[in-house]
Amino acid sequence: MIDISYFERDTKSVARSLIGKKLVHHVGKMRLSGVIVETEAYLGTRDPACHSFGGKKTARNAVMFESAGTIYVYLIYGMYHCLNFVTCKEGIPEAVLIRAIEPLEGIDEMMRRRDVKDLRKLASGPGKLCQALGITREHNGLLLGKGSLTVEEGEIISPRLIDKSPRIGIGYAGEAAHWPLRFSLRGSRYVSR
DNA sequence: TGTCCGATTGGT
DNA sequence: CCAATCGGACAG
Repeated sequence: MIDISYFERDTKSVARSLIGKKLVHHVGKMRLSGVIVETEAYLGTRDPACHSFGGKKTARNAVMFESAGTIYVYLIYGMYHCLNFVTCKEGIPEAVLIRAIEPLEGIDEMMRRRDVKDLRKLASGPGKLCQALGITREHNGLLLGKGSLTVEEGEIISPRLIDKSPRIGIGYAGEAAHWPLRFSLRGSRYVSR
């Protein structure tokens, strides 16, 4: 597991540098994992797309105010889970959304959970990867590395291979919808849409 | 308590 | 293009 201090940095840097790291969920003796190939930064109180915009604190997003490395999972559209890692420090409600992984370990099990055989459809979206790995709100508020969910070092990725683009699905956020806060591994066939 | 809607997905 | 499906945000 990478050190928790890794997340005590500005959110954009964390989002960018998470590309290439391994996301691992330990289920019994099994490791379900993948290489992170797509992330998005959510910049807290000053970001209209962020759940904590304007300092808003509710039952759902309260976990965003916890310390760096805390896991923030919420349900969207009544069906899908979204996985985030809290960044900065306690009281600063910023986070990184994990949007896609390239399947690595436990692929058969992930295919069973998702009921798909195409590798490219297995975890190429925030809801898909949570279903594939078995991540739910039970993980909400836990600290990375303390429970079943961890992030490990992966291959070194050259910064030149990381693309920047606007975030997905936040058209309501006005000007912020154009901010280049989405990071993805250039050429990866496992990114969303 | 009642109404409205989404950091998505998969099928038409 | 559009429906699925429900917890949570917020108004009353």
